[in-house]
Amino acid sequence: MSRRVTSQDVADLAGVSRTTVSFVLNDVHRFSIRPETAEKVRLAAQQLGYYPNASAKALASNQTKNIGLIISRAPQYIASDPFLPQILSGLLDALKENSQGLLLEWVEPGQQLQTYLELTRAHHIDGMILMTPRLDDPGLRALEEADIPVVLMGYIPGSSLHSVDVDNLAAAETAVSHLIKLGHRCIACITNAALPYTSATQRLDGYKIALQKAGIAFDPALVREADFDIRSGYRAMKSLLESKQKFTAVFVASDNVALGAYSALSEAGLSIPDDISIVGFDDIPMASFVSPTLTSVAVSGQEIAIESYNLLTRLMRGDLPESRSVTLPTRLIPRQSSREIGRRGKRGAEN
Amino acid sequence: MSRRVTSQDVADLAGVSRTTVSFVLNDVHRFSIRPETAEKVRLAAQQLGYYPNASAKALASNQTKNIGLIISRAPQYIASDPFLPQILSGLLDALKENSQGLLLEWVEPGQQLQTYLELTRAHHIDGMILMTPRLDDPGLRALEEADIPVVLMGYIPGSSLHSVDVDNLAAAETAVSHLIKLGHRCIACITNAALPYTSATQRLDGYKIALQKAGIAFDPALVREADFDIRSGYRAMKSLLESKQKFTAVFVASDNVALGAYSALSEAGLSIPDDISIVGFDDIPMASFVSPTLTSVAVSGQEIAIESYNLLTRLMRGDLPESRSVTLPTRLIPRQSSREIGRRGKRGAEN
DNA sequence: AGCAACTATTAACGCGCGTTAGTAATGATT
DNA sequence: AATCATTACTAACGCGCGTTAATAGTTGCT
Repeated sequence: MSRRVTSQDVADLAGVSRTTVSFVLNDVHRFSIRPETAEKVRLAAQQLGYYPNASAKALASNQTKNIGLIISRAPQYIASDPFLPQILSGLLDALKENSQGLLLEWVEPGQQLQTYLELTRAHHIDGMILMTPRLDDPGLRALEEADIPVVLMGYIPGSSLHSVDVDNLAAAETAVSHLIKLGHRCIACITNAALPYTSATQRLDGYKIALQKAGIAFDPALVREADFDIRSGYRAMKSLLESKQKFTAVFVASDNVALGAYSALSEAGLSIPDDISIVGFDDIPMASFVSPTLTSVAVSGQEIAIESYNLLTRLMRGDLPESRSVTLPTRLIPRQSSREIGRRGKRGAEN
Repeated sequence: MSRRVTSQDVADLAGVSRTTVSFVLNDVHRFSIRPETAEKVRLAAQQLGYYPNASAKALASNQTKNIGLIISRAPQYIASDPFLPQILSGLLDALKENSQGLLLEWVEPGQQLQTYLELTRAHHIDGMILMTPRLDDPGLRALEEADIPVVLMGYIPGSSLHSVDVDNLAAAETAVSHLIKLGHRCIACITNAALPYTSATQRLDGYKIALQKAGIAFDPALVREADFDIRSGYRAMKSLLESKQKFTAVFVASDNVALGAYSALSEAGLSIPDDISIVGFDDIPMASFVSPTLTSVAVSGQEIAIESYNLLTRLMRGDLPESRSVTLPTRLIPRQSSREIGRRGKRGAEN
């Protein structure tokens, strides 16, 4: 149990003061240090295997070098989320460059305020990214006034917080229009999540607008709510089928949920796209590997993560961006699961 | 920009000393405090919205209240990992009870030593869990000597570090035996990852042993290596098909990879399980929702996470468990993707 | 020589908290 | 009455580091 190596040890070995060590290792150029001295210090540090204590550094500098990713969902809802790894992938990649750490947290509905206060006031993190925020999150107000940089992954109307998101409404509209162009008129919709999640509401709105523009009446009986995971997609589709409503296509606002819908359709002996066309959302990796391959709206989780991080770092540096929100592009990727109405054929033949 | 609230403020308002505040808020019973005094302190703290500064607390107590989850993989390899969310889900759930934080890190091969040293010496975390460790990780030795609790998610032969894992070898053997019992003799294998990952090696070994016990010669030409993601499964299966080797079943040591294999088979016009039987590994949520549903070895990511965390907390408390490693059960779940050889029938008919 | 203007370095303070050693006040025991 | 134990609290130090204000050392200029 060897004693911990402190900057004093480095100073002693190098024959300088602790201050000099700090200046050298932190590249403080304001006070000039002779190159040979700096070299001596660096050598001593390396020789001793010196790593500055994170807590002490954080305390003295008032910077933890950690950012927080807060997920507004209970753990059981993230267990089967194929989108989260993409976010993490992008974030971890970006963080490494600045040698920052990522603190992962989740908040349960009802505890948001408490959690945010704890996180910001206790200063565990220098900035935070809020994933899938909820419209009814009472803690957001507190964050607006907290003196810590915050970026929302997802848009909250009326909030003064900065945000990064795709244009969910337009993307959903494009997806549904795609189905309409293929001749479909009876189009059901399964949301990606409960409606307090803005992305769910926006995508549903996009669906409605597309219908409206095509002069199709919106029918609430054709809408089901899912909640992130596959099982909920399975249930939603089953419920649609059992309702005896007629429809020839379904817009499912999440690929993961869509794959649950696949399962329900297959179980019912219905063929995609011969009987039912499906359009998903997110373009998760699996979308191009299931059978039939899933038409989807491509959203890059990595890109959202990187963009969020960039925005956050700018906020942390103090230079306010001109715009409050960054909107990322989406792209509809037609695949086998959506097809002209009435047309039948060997699946995948057109690839 | 209101000044930060410190414990001194609380002390002043309550009319006691800072020490007393500390005793009350940290439930230090060694020095008894009169109940009324304690109540005064708690009230003052609440009134001021006092949250103890995490860095200062960490520095003084030598405990960060954070544990680290280290992933031995580059970000692009985690982007499509459906198993990671399960681990995170379990871990986050367990952590909340002890109000600890989760610091997520990844290490790139070649940087392990450096990263581990930084993480432990700089004392960012109180303990660490190492996910998917590699056999050839040169940093593990250093961790054995570091005075920080470490738990490996996955077994490394010869390491003195504690570990939590499923019995990969036995599980793989069971999976392959299942195929053999169904009459298959020519069974290919696609690994879940590169062989330096022990889970990959062990599962491959299980495959070999099952063959051996059945008196089937091992043929290296029937083995392909994948690396976590779907695409690699697609490639591996494609390579198998193009090799013109004959086989009637494939053991794929990862569900995610197996779904890539599904795609390649479907593209080649082959039917599962009529032409080829498939057994996967992990039983990710999607396994029971794809078509045909995927026979798999059930491994609970949540359980692994929770067990790892329990082990870690015990190590952090200082009471060494009797055994160095915890082995979790697995269970083969037969589904539609594996079927008696030669038998043909309508897919899913037996459900 | 004398003064200013740098350059290189350090002493010393503060960040906010945990904790030990010690004090004052009260009650119990001889 | 004197001693001791117990209760209820506090003064003061240390955790390891960043940083400011001050100090010695050097060079340039008149």
